[in-house]
Order: sequence, then C-alpha cells, then structure tokens
Amino acid sequence: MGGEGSCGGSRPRVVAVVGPTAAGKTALGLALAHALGGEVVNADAMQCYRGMDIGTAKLPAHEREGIPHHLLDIWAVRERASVADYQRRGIAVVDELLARGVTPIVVGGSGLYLRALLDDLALPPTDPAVRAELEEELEAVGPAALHRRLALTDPVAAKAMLPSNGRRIVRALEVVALTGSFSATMPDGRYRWPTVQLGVSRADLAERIEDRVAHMFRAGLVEEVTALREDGLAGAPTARKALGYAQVLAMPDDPVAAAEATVRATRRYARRQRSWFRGDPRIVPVATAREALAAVT
RNA sequence: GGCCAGGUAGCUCAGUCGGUACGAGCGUCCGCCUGAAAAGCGGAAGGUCGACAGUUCGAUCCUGUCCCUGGCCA
Repeated sequence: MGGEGSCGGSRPRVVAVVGPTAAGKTALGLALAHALGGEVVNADAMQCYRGMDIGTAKLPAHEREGIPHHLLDIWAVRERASVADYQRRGIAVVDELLARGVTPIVVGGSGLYLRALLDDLALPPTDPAVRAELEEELEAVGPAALHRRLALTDPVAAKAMLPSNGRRIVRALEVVALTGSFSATMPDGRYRWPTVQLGVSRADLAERIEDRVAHMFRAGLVEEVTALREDGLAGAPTARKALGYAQVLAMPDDPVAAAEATVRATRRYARRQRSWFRGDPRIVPVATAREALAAVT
C-alpha cells in the first residue's frame, strides 16, 4: 500500500494466516499480499523441501502472481527438518522485509514453526552426540525408564510429558544434559513483532481434503515420489513421513489405496492442527478475505 | 426352488466348549506438543451380539421358524 510512515497506529507489522490444511490459507495469503503490499513467508514444514511440490500443495511459481515467496525450497529431501533452522532463517527474512517496509504475510499450518517464528521463543541448544547416545538408550531401555530418570533431574518437565513419549523425553534429557533444565525455558506467549494471526477454517474441510488428494494423484504425485526416490526420499528422516509421500512409498503399486490412506492421514492431521490452533487465544477467526482485511487494517 | 457360508461397535472382522462383551483394526470425537511437528504421544464415546419363539436357574453362544447378505446348484 502507499501509506508509509508510522501512521499505522495499532496496525500490525506482521500478518499470519494459519489454520488446518486445505482450508484456503494460500489463496488468502496471496490476496492479503496484494492488498497490503506484502510478501509471503512460508510456515509449512514440508513445503521447505525442494522437489516436494505436488504433495505439499506448494503454489507453483507461475501462480504466485508476482508476489515473492520466502522459505520455500530451502532444504534438500535428505536433510532432517529443523525448527531451529527454520526459525533462524525466518527471523532474518521477516526482519529484512520489515526493514524494507514490506508486510510479511506468514502463511502456513505447521504450529510449531509458526510459534518458533512469531513468538519470542528461544530454543535450547542441541548436541548430536548427546542426542545419539540418548536415542540408543531409548532403543535399549524404552521410554519409561528414561522418563524415570528425567523425573529425578527435572520433575517439572517429566510431569509435563507422558512416560510413553520417547521422542519428547529424549529431547528433554538432551536439554537437561546441556543446560541443566528443560523446564526453565517456557513460552510466555509474547510476539516477536506486533502480529496478527488470522485463523481460517471451513466446515467442508473433509471433502476439500478428499478433493485435494485426488488432485494430487491426478497431477502426478506418484511420479514425483518416484523422481524423489533418486534423491534419497525413502531414507530421508523427515521428508519420507510427509503426507502422501509416505503412503506412496508404502504402496507404490496401488495408487488407489495410497490415495485413500492419504485422505485418512490428512484428516487426522487436520484434526491435530485444529487442536493446536484452538489453544491460541490470539488467533482471530476469519471467514472471508474481506474479514481478514478488516482485521489487519 | 435346493445346498453351503454368514448376520457381534459407524465399517471390516475376532470371541464366548451357555453365566454380567478384556474385543481388535479403521473411522468419529477430545487433549498434549520447545531443534523430526504433514512428526511424536495420549484419552473418550459407540454394541438390547439379525427377529421371534423354545430349552435352561440363566442364552449373543443350544433348538425351531422367519428375515437379510454372499456363493454354489437347479
């Protein structure tokens, strides 16, 4: 928009479009970018991967309507996804856009990524050696035993997680080993920049997911997976778990079954997303582009 | 028309040698989430066990009739 200067008053500097998959975030993000003179910043974990286009519903370059998109295609398929890496890059991008007077339109459905970028949240350090050792132990001893140990060193953290959740327990023990406490750094729900989060959702999400998955398979998801295999998708720690990709990898010769499984998994995922976003009272629900604009101006 | 198999949770099926259905997977609903987050981990709701009658202290499980489904034979 033309109006520069600091006359915006309470106008947010960062706008985020969040919500479950297939709810229409991409289209709304584009509309807002046009209306506000913004650029899009991706907050979708799997869209960070290069070559994963069809299955992640990544907006093709020629459909971006001239709006620059950031943080797409930043990782190779083999790389392990990392919130911290995403956070580092994301903060840099948003700072740069703000410095140029451009409104960052953060668009995505990965709750943790959104939180890491938007909230003033510091991620404790990591150490591959410590991590590897704990993971080995987990394998050998099981999560319950590790949970008991966590309870001794950081009872607060232990209480916050179930004894069966090996993944979280390992991370907590890692942080304890490196910093002395996992529970010390708790998110306090403060934004990094003045921000408005717009929550999109729709009643007919289930059908939209079905349609979207059908589209993906028609558009060549199986071929995309085949091509990605050359790049090591099958052995990729994170990327091979992506919705659609995991199912095609599991049943390469039965696209119909793979599509059905993808629909089921995607619905489940959308439910988890809803549950995550429901917990954030700062999100303002919007049903239309007009409502969204009204909420940010 | 005859023969066989089967009718148990929304779906696909276990199971009870007659004694209150430990059901399972999927689906549905709900919750948690700090360096894998499209990941990971939990919780809940749902059944008059096809209908009716009989045997029995007691039947989802035994007997009979009927209804429905699938297959085979005419």
